[in-house]
Amino acid sequence: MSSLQSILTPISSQSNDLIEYSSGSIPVPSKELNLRRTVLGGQSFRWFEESENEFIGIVQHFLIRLKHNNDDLHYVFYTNETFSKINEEKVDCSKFLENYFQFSIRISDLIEKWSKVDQRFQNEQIPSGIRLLAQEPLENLISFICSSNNNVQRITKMIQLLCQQYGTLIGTLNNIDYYQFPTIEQLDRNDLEDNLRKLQFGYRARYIQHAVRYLKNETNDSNYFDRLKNLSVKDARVELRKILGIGRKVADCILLMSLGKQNVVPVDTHIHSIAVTHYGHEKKRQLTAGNYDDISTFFEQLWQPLAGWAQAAAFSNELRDEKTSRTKLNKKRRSEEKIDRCLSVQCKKRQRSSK
DNA sequence: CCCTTACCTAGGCT
DNA sequence: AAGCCTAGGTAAG
Repeated sequence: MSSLQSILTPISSQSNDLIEYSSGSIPVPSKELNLRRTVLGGQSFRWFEESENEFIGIVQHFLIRLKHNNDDLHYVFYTNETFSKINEEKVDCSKFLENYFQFSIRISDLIEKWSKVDQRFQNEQIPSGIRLLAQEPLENLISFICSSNNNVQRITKMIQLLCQQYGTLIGTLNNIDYYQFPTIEQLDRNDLEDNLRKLQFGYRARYIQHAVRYLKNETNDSNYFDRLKNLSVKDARVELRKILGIGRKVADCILLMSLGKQNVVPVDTHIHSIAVTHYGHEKKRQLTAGNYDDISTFFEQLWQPLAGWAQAAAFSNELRDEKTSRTKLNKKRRSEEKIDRCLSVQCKKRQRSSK
């Protein structure tokens, strides 16, 4: 029995063909990783806190459980038999996490640099350990189309529904089904928009349908996202903004979080207000294009060359914690019932059409 | 360029 | 209790 088995809570049930793929631990000093804020802070919407300080998330075809204590990041990877048969070569899960969390970048070095030019990084006014995750571009793009006029909780729910509806099942753990993020092909359906509207995506349903169509056509020639990675930030941003529903801010999030442009500073309402209250920017009623550019450029130059990492830390500090009230839980339940009805209708439809 | 307005939805507040 | 506001914005005029 490995040591992490005793550290992570035992699994009550496994079913389907879910298998434990790999487990181990990586030495990570606590200053280098604030796991909760990194995975739940609104970068990715695929992580959940399953118990105190224990997190479970889906990355590509892996279900990953993580716990960080005593300067060690303990992990267990799960996947299904189908995947492990298809890919004979064993994935090095430590390397996988090192890549996902970008551990080659040392936050303490960054904070030392930022502190010299920015007082707010001294005295821990901005917390240490917020890392930028290296995410999958498609998932990142769709997720941030969903983020407009929205909150982390609802975005998480929407992405979960999207994966349930269109993604491939990885397996079941503790009676919960986990799905991969769908591929373009899985999303490319005529009724995508209608269906997403039923799932309460609102006006974002149209944007997603459009984005899928666009990417389907774009990726025919070569790999669209790889092409963007090799463009300059400016050019890649222009490309991304051709997609309906992707404006400057969402484009910048994608550039930063999944296309490796780590000096980009997305300016949202929080960063905007930080710029006004702490860095002497003029207060404007709303974020205009010119204003956005001023603020973004200001921070890029102040925090370079990894300004996006500083932004992630500063942003995380502004997000307020969730409170759970009774009314909130009731509303949540009603909403879930509504979605359940919708799902069961679709389930019946599928059964009929498969006969 | 800047400014408005509409857009879906859920949760919190009054 | 119904109505307003906001939540990591964007498009269209």
